[in-house]
Amino acid sequence: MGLRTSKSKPAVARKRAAAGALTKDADATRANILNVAIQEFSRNGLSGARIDEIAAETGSNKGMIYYYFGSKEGLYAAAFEETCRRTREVEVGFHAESLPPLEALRHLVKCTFDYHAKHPEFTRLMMIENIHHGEYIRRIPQLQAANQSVVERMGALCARGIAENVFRADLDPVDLHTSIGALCCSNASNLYTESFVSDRDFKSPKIHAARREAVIDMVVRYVSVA
Amino acid sequence: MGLRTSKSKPAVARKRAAAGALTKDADATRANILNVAIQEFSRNGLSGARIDEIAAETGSNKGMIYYYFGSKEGLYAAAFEETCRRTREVEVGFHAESLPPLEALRHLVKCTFDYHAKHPEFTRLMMIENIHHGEYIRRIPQLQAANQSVVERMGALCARGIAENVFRADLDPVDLHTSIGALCCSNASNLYTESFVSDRDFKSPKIHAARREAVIDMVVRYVSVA
Amino acid sequence: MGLRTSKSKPAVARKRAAAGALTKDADATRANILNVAIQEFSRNGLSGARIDEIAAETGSNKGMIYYYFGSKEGLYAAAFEETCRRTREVEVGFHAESLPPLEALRHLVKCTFDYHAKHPEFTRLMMIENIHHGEYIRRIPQLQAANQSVVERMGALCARGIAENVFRADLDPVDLHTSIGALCCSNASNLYTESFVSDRDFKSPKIHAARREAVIDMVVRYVSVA
Amino acid sequence: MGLRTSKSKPAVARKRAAAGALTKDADATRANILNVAIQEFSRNGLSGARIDEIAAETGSNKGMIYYYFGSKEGLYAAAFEETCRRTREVEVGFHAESLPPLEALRHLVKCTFDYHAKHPEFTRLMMIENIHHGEYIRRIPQLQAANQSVVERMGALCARGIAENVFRADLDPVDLHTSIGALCCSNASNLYTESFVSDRDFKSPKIHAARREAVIDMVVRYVSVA
DNA sequence: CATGAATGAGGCTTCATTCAT
DNA sequence: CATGAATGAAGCCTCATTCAT
Repeated sequence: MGLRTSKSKPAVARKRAAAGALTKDADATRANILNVAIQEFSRNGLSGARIDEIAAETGSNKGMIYYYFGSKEGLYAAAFEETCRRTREVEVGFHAESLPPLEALRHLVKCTFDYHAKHPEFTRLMMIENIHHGEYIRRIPQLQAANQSVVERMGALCARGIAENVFRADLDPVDLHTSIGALCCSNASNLYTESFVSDRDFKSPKIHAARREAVIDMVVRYVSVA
Repeated sequence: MGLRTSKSKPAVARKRAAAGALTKDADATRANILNVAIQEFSRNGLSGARIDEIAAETGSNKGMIYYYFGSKEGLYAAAFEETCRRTREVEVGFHAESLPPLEALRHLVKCTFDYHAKHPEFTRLMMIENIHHGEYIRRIPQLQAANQSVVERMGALCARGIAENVFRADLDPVDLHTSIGALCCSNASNLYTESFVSDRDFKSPKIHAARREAVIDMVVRYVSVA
Repeated sequence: MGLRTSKSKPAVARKRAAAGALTKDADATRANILNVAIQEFSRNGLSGARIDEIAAETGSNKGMIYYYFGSKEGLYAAAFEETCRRTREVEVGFHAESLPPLEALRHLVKCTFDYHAKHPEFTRLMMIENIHHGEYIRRIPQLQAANQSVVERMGALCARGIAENVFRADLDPVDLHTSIGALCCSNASNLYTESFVSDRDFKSPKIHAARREAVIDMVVRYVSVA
Repeated sequence: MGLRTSKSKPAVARKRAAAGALTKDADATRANILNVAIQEFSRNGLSGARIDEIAAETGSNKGMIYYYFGSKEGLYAAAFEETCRRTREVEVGFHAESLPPLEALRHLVKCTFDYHAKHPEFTRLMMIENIHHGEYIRRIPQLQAANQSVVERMGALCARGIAENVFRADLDPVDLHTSIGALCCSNASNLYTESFVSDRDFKSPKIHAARREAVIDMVVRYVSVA
């Protein structure tokens, strides 16, 4: 599945790779930049992030960023793509087939909820991407295919649940997927305003767990047969 | 940094307003800037928005922005506050008491869902505010009080539903409020990425309505007695 | 001697004066602006001073400044002129003729020294004027004449001292005047750097008095017959 | 606000300098900016100087100024410090020990007097610094130490003069130093107003020399035994 | 590949000045 | 005369990007 940015490896890197030389360093540099960029962009957004800041935290210099990613926009796109890729890896690693449908669903919601809490950079980059009208997500190669497989797995789960008479028959997998996403993501994306509005600190483990239970509960009641 | 509330209009303007005079010009200018700013900031974020752009669309000049709002940040804070205020006005105008509990809840969810769709600037500014760690929402005077009254009305609605044996007894109003917010907001905030991921155009009236029904359904199932 | 700025009274003021109406207020406004301006310009220089600041401290508004003084530069010129005029009044009020020459000289130096200490706005405006290459002092009407009379009085004092055999015969009044000015002014103009460099707080009464004595001593030794 | 000493050159430049390498380009650029800044600030003051002007005269661009000096204020501080440093170098180069006390003193006064005439940028920056209440001189590292050594040398000279019975016994070296400074500096700092007031062109070589003689004479008479 | 230096367009803000009432 | 509002030129500073070595 090895996703790469739209920009293929720089010429020199290719040469070295061909020569069997220290490609390791170059890749490490690139990966390092990417990690720093993910943090910076998720913290400050596309326009708010600073190339200087990223370069400084990288330990190297701005030249490297332009060498590997071409432009600030290119770096943002790569950072966003990488974040999506990592999420997908987790999704792929999630095997619902071995559990009974309701258990599987509970587990799925729980993991999704926690993923957002543990990976604010993902949630935030997704928000930022929406601020930018989803301009960059569309350019990620193979993402649509990956998403389809996620939906398909949700469909399979629903089918299993319906067959076992645990889920109600008129469930729409896409809709369910969307609702789970909304409930799980929101707690992370609206963290600050919601904490203020409802006067609850959603970062505290206790309240986090309670909220997670409420979300699981909501989803379970939604799918269950009356 | 100094956040200025909408009250920080120039001294004389305040005097005039207090005297009940017309103050058409000054107030109109200020309001115009604010409206343009809401659009610009919601479109591009705090760092992405351009003072020049706002001034140009205002028809007046940059000086006026600083005259009335002190800084870009002050303008953003005022724009965000104004957007929150408008939302609150709608909330206040919503009277659930005259309807049976379940009807009232359905209506509430429907309106909330539609409000986000009709007011993307609100949803987006809320996202942007979260990107900024809720730095500005905390400074809005009386917002916390307003929020409390919203939660209280939700509590009253729940109590009524429980008393009438329509809602299950262990409902948490805050939690319910949060869930409704998550489900309704998400459709607007994650509009672009969700449309891409699920391959559904949530802007189309049909899909919008369907999604709204699903959300209402989810909430109703959540509160209903088994 | 009534010095006025190069700009004569505004048209309306003249009308009122002719009508015998409340010229008092207008003059008071003008005088007030001037006083505030003297402070502001002496504190911050011509480019450093702010019309807004002056207007605010005046209690009125910027319009008045432009009405009475035409421009920032005009206000600076008027403020500087007024400061010079006040100094001259003190000089005129100083009658050396009644004292023996050495006493008179001591007194003159002492007063000059103290004047600078008590009127930092004068000393500072003089520095600022020098920063501006003396562009405005040249435009003050009748100032040259006034200065000549000062020099003449110094000449008379010298003549008297020489005639009485107390001052040495080859004294140059202009030179003496310049030296006194240098020694007295410097303590005020170089106040901050000198205090730092010599590690003495020239603002403290004790050190002020000691320095004054040293200056008087220097002048006296300079003029005295060997 | 952060005042940057001349040492705050970019990290790598420092490294190179430490390694004894050439660093021609960077150092030259920085030095060039500093020289231009000294001229501009001494001509127009801190608020009167224009970054654009400095950049233009530099031949490079505004970015470099901020790259090397961080801010307009930082550049001013560096320019002022550099001017002080140059003066100190001259002072250090002045060896009075080889001359008889009175000769040494005459020489010292003469040089000081001429230094101000030849380096109006120093005199003017010192005035400007006083306008700013000596805010920046205090931050110059090691300046106080340097000043102490100057005062000490003056003390040594006085001691020598007293020992040789040429100077009167009750001389205060600090006071003498201050007086010399006042008399020498004033001719440069009050150049324009004094020239106007006394109607003498102190820039003309003849009058300059005459004034210098008068100053030397005054100092000599001040220190000499009766 | 790496790095410090350089560039220049454009961003935010200030401020002297003018206008309308 | 007075005042708040408006104007626009210009000031300081940032920042993505490129260059030379």
